[in-house]
Amino acid sequence: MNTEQYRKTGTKQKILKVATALFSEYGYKGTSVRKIATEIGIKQSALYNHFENKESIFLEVSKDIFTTPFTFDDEEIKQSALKGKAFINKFVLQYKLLTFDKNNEKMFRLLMIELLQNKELREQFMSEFHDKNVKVLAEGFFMMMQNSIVRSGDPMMMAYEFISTLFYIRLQVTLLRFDSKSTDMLSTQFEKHVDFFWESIKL
Amino acid sequence: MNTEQYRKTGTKQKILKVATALFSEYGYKGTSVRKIATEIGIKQSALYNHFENKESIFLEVSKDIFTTPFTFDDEEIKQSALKGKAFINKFVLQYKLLTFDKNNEKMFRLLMIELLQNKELREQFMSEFHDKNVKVLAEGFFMMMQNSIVRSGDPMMMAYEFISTLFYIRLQVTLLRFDSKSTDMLSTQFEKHVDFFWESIKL
DNA sequence: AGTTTAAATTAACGAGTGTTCATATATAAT
DNA sequence: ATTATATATGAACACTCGTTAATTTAAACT
Repeated sequence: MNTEQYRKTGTKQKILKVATALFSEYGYKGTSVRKIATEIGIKQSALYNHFENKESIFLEVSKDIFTTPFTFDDEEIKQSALKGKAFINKFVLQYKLLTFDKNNEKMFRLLMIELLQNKELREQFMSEFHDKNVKVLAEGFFMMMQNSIVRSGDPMMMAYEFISTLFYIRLQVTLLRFDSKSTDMLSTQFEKHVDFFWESIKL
Repeated sequence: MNTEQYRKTGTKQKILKVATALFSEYGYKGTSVRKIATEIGIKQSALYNHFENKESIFLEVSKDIFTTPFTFDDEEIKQSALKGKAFINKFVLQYKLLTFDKNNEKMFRLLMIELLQNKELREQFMSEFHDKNVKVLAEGFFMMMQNSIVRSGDPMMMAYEFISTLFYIRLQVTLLRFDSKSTDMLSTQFEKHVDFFWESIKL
């Protein structure tokens, strides 16, 4: 173990990659350890050299669900919020990129598949997926209200309204792409949403 | 077979009832025919006197997912839409009742659990859950636009914006109730949504 | 009464599941 | 070259799954 304690086979990474794809397609129960193993060309017993059991594989995979690189620090919010529509435009752009990003798409599918089967996921969904984003947006809206850029009201409520539609679009996109259907009708939905919403709140 | 071809045991109904509860809690794969059988006090083989196989039980159960009694005929829409906010208030009231109705709650959970595992459900979700409701709402908004009650725009788009938040609230409520958590914070969210939205579109 | 028919039980099947363990192979360190 | 270590294999385990078959029980009809 001079440099790394792992031989260069990288089997563990392969397992995680394949498991991610399978879990996000067939769910936890729909994915067998045999399937994971054969997919990467080894026997199922070899998996247990890298992971304690099936669940620990899932846990490691599902860790990445909420590692969304949403880059918004407080200072940036204050700066950006004063620009009004550009602020929410920026937010939605990031959201859209995540929606159509291959890895994030898998993670979102996995989240949706296991949401009602996994209590921890539900709680993370509420905190990481909802509260966190609402907070960021609400801060922006609060700034706008103070500067009379948008109509006054409850910033949290405004953020809730805004984000709920984003989620809904993302869900629809995910469902369509799951069946390899076209998302043309929804590709501009994000922008339409920004326009509609801005028209609803601007002063 | 003088009156009915079934003896009065009513086992078939019991199966459907128990299966509904289990499917909506643990999903299709998480529910075994043995569990369904023992839950109603019979052996698993007895199930096959009433249903061909497990899937046919699920199909019969899932039939009820989209039998939502959303009572809105065309004439009623035209009448009601002229009243503006009262129209969307009425719509949301029905939506809220469904959200907190015990049977509909189970059906919604079942829908969410199997959404990514069942292609037919996805298509029904799009048509019955989305398109149908968007259409009803869009008709109402169109009437309002023609009578200068709300600002003009794409009625379908407006309906999409409106319904996406309803869905999001419903999802959150369902998740909270799944863990027997309080939904106090969300109980007035439906009404808040109506207020916010009406403020956004009224003229 | 006896006959028919529906619905239940008992038992077993083949297949798939996650996991374990003894063994073999191959790479790295001494 | 020898030892040590990491990783792979083959085989088996106990278990659960959906489904089928033969048989028994019980109710309904004639």
